[in-house]
Amino acid sequence: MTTSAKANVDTIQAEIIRRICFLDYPPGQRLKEAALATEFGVSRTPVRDAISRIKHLGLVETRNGVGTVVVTLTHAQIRHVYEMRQHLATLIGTMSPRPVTPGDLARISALLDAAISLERNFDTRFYLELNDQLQDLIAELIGNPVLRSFWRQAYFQAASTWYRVAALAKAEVAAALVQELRDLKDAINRGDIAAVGYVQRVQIGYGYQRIVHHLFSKVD
Amino acid sequence: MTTSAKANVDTIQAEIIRRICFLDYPPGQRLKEAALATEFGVSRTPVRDAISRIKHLGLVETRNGVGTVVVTLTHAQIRHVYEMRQHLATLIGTMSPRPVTPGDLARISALLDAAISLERNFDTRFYLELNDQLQDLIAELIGNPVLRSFWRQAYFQAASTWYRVAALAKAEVAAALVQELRDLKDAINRGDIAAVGYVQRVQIGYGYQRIVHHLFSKVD
DNA sequence: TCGCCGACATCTGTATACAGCTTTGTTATA
DNA sequence: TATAACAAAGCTGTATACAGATGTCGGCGA
Repeated sequence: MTTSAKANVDTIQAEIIRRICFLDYPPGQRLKEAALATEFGVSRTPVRDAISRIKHLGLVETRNGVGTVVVTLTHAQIRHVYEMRQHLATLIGTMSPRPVTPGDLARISALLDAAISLERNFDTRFYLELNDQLQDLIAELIGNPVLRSFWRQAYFQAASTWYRVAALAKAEVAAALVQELRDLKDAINRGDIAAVGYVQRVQIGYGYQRIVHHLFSKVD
Repeated sequence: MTTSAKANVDTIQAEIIRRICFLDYPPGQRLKEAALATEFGVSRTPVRDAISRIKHLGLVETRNGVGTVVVTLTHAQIRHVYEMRQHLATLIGTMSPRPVTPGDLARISALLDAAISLERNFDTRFYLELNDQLQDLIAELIGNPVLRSFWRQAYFQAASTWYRVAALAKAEVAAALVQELRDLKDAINRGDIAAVGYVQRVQIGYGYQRIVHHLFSKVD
């Protein structure tokens, strides 16, 4: 999958983050600057820049002479991320949210329709895309740019683990997504951003329970 | 102030952030990669790396052909940062804090003594150093690494504005620091990290009021 | 067969050269 | 004198070459 057009640093960063979140680069995967540079059609410099920032987000670690590896989160770290995400969720509604527009409602409706079709015919990749779009929509509803940044960061850290569960418990996560989107559509329809936050908080809690059940309970 | 020893990227990043927070690089200041490279005794590459990450933290902006400038926060942005910091403060105690050690108490006591001496003989630079050390201590009390990271980020964004007020209202901020440290020492003495968070929340509120009073009320 | 050691391959970290963009000072013209 | 065009300097963005570090694999000896 070689991108023909020359990409800039931000594009490269976003794409690598996306691949980590979507498990195209699973934990332990080694990223090679030279290979990425070739793929994106640039030199190693902008790739290094992008990786350097991703490293600072805590998604990868680089060791000299070895390469850059996608971090494997410990159970405790995953718990910490989810704990934080729950608290951030409740702040979404309380901290100067942006007013709801008709476009928001249209987007959430489209996502709900897509999720319902997903329930009948599950596709992991499509589930990831849907969630990604939903996270983007919610982030945009956050009026405080500082909170929005933190929300995104925490999402990046949680995503890969979350999506690992999705591949294991397909029907379960599809049903949960439909329910979540129904609740969110209702909340957005009323212009009640605080309710959006509470729905998120609850769903994050469910998500963590699924992680514990499907990943942590397994014997290593 | 030329650092004789060769510095690595992390050192350079921390030093530049420090200079921005301490207003050695005030808002609008232009940072030149070449000059910094010379000063730190390295090439432009690691300096660029450091600046790239600082840029991603929102402390500076880079324009091609012009340079990297320290951002000037708008009133709204400052309010957003302080709002976020207040909420994060309350989370300090609730999210799995690390147990208090005798070393913590010794450090807070030393800071209190220093603050008391500062009240009699104010020195802006010394005030900054004291606050910086206090922020470090509090960050270390946070058990959740995600929250700790967010706490630090928000501090970096708030610091320069906060310290701009310190130069204007010396007696006022010195007295507030003494009071804050007395409360914190008391809380830490009881091992009550939740109280530490509440003290922080209150003090952040006071700090924002001082900013509004001393900076925003002025006619531009 | 197991353990140790050394050469090799490979990857990141850094330095440096060059290209592209922006600003600014200067000069010519109305 | 004012203004517009132009040239030059300076900065960041990128490419590339080299140095340093680490994993890997084969051979040797006990």
